[in-house]
Amino acid sequence: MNQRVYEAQAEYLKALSHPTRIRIVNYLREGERCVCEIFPYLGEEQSNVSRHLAALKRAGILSSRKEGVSVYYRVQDDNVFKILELVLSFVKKLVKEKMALLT
Amino acid sequence: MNQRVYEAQAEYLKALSHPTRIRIVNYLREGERCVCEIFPYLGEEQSNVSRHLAALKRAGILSSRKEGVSVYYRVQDDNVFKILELVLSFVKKLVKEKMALLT
DNA sequence: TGCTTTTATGATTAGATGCTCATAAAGTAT
DNA sequence: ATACTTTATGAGCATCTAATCATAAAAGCA
Repeated sequence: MNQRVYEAQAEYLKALSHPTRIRIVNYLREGERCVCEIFPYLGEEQSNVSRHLAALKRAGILSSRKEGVSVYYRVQDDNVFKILELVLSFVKKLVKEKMALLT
Repeated sequence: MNQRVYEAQAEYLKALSHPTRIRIVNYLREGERCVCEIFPYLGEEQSNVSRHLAALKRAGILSSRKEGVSVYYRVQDDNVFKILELVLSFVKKLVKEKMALLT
């Protein structure tokens, strides 16, 4: 496979690899939300959240639409949920294995 | 969901989010390989590859066994292949969409 | 028009990451 | 014991990332 493909995969994964950005994607599971809803939910600074949203959009994970002064973000492709679920199951498995080592 | 879970997911994704590390995982698809096979295949410096392997092992994605002076690495959990396939299909879709915009 | 709300972005800073070179550590062979 | 092979790691460095504060830009409201 091509080096460009690996780079594109890495970029996508990088965009997802931050707790706040994962929380954003999960929050948008039920539908679009404007920034003014997202950042209080996360309990993070508005400017910080805006940058995280921009990163997810740049990667193609989110898209946005403007309505008046508000900007609504939504998940662009449902693949991301499958990916996060697989990662979640892996992480849970790791925890179980660590627990097992303690017994 | 718990903040710790998001952090664990992020760590896992971070470990995967580098072209060289993705190439390593793909290379190990067919079975274990020692470092002395992996780094020439990648065309990267031995010390560099060793660090990437350590990162993947730390995340629980790879495991290793020592045989004489050699260290053999292998993929610890097949979930990683599913994840990379989903990411690949997403990336391919993005490219198609970009192509479509040019016509 | 002037004020307020909503979002994005410039500047700064602290810390993390990735690469390279050199070398250490461990095992094997002569 | 010495030399060689294989892997890991310390040091140094350049670059990237994330967070914060301040502020700009755009839209709506009084």
